[in-house]
Amino acid sequence: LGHTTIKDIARKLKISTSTVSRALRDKYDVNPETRQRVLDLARELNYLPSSQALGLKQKKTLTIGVVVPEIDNEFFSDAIYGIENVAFERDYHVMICQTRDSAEREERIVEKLLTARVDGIILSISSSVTDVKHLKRVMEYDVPLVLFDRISDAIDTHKVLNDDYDGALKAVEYLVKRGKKRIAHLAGSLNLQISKLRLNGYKDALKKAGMPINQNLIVESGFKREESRIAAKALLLDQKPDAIFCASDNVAIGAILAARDLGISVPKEVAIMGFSNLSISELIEPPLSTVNQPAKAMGETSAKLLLDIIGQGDKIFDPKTIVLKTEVIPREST
Amino acid sequence: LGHTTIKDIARKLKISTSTVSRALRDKYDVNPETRQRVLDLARELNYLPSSQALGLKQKKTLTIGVVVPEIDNEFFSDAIYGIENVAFERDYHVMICQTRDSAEREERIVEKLLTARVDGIILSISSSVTDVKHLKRVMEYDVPLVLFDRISDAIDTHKVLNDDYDGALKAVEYLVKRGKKRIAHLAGSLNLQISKLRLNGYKDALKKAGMPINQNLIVESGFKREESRIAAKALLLDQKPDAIFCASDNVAIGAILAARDLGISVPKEVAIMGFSNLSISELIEPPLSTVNQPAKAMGETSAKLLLDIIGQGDKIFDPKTIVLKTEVIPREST
DNA sequence: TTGTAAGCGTTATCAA
DNA sequence: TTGATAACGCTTACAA
Repeated sequence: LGHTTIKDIARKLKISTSTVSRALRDKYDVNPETRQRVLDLARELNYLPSSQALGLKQKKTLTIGVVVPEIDNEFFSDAIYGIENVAFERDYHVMICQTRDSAEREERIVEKLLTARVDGIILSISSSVTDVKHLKRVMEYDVPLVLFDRISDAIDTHKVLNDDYDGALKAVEYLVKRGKKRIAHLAGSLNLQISKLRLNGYKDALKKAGMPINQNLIVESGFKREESRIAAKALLLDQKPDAIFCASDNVAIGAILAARDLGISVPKEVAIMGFSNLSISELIEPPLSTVNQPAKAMGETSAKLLLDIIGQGDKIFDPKTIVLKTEVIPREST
Repeated sequence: LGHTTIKDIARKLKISTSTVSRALRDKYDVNPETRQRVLDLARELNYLPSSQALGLKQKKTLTIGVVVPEIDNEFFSDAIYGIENVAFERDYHVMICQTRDSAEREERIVEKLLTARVDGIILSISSSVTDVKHLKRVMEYDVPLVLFDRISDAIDTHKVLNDDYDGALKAVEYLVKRGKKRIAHLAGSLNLQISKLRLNGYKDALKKAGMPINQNLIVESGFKREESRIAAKALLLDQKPDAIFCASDNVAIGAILAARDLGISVPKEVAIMGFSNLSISELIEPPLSTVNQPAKAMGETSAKLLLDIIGQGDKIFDPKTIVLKTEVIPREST
């Protein structure tokens, strides 16, 4: 019953716990016979070491925390996929946590991870977060922190990003080239860095094309599907755009649903383009053009960066920002 | 630098660690002044207790492990949502783990959770698992285990289920009523209990309707989208079914994609119905009928059951099986 | 009200 | 090659 300990093994074998420990770790000089007896009994008793005791002793947990707004989201689950691949290789365990875009939960989760003494944290900031004191706290503890995608310039740590500005620029240029005249923008949450950059890309693309920037065509929609659906519905009714550039996959889905609600055909009457990973766009007829984000690569890059920092121990690193390329994927058949 | 401990506080305040501990836990008699000084310093030093030390001492981690085949899946992420709600309320932390349907990963993860000394585990078995010895191990350790949805009859523990048989029966009856004559079944992985039950429901519905059971119309497709797409393509070409009942959401999506690949219109030429949570079906035009699973409720039920068992301590429970109702949601406009 | 000391499971240092 | 022992951070009898 309960968990077998090294002590149980020592007692039954009438040897000391240190010998058992040594035999189990297969690293020190131990009489081969003794080792075998220990190994056999350990197997028989279903021995599993306690990572708590180990962590306590060695000040390492071989665990990293990953904090994302939501796991049921193509972009983040791809990123997690990438993170897990790298971690798995290096024998690190990944604790996946979702904040559901709540600042309160994000704080609670970060605290929990700190309490669990994870060796490092990879995090994408919730859109409702306005104060990053919980992240500064992580840094005060000297727990390596890598932010990805949804970052903040209020904190000076390692970051892994898309070229958001450039992606948005190219997306809107693409729409312009297809002859769109009233290109709207559903901007997500503008307290996020990525949203601001994407908005800037949108604006600059219009400027370059000599088109006016119409504030009525720019709407801060939030990142949730239903929020965006409502925002998009109002936008479509009031402004009759012939294209909408959306700040994320879910925003784009919200916009598609809104168009359907109103009987407006996509992309014939209104083109919808998202900053996105929409493999889901495959399910939509006809498929949409998107700006694809290298989600998996972002995850891998973040994890490698974090684990390298952890591996280096106390050596101090200058915060590093890595920018990954996005790519416009045209999908219209016409 | 690093983490502040109770010792640091004690040293600076020139008091004993026990007093600090007592002050922090706000439970024993401590001089209010002393307590205040401790609290203040703790805040100043950013003190956070070590859950490792705590867990070691009290043999409790206030953490449960949740193991699912994939997190990027409407059904499982809804279930996780339900689990988190219940856990959050009771101040439990949830470690989310995905196996990606790999038996090897499932074993590794379970071992990791045991090693982390989680207080209990909620798990949905990967479709590639054939041997449940890792689950028996969990039970040997007296770590409470609740299986949900993808269960196995090879292990006698607590279980939370859909009425899979009944749901399948009703789904196929619905298709029969709509005049379908060649109803096929994409069965997922038949080494899973749920798949067998759904297959039985399918067969019995046909029998009741006096329709023949044609083995060529039953295909073990696996649970992945792309696997199912390939299986469905072959099925559609060879057998020309006028309806397909699918064992899950992703199987249904695979079937839809296959139909599109072949230029077969859904649901006009072939109706596709999934055992599912497809809120995604909202995105598909026209929307599909489904058998809806109460995913969130399954999560909540599993978590409540598990936490109740944990709460009861050593008291021994008879393994309990809870069955939740599914529901056919007709969505065809015609 | 506070301090001392033992113990949770493990490893590392030092002696034997 | 093995065994005592201390230590990791924390709680809790027990003693003061």
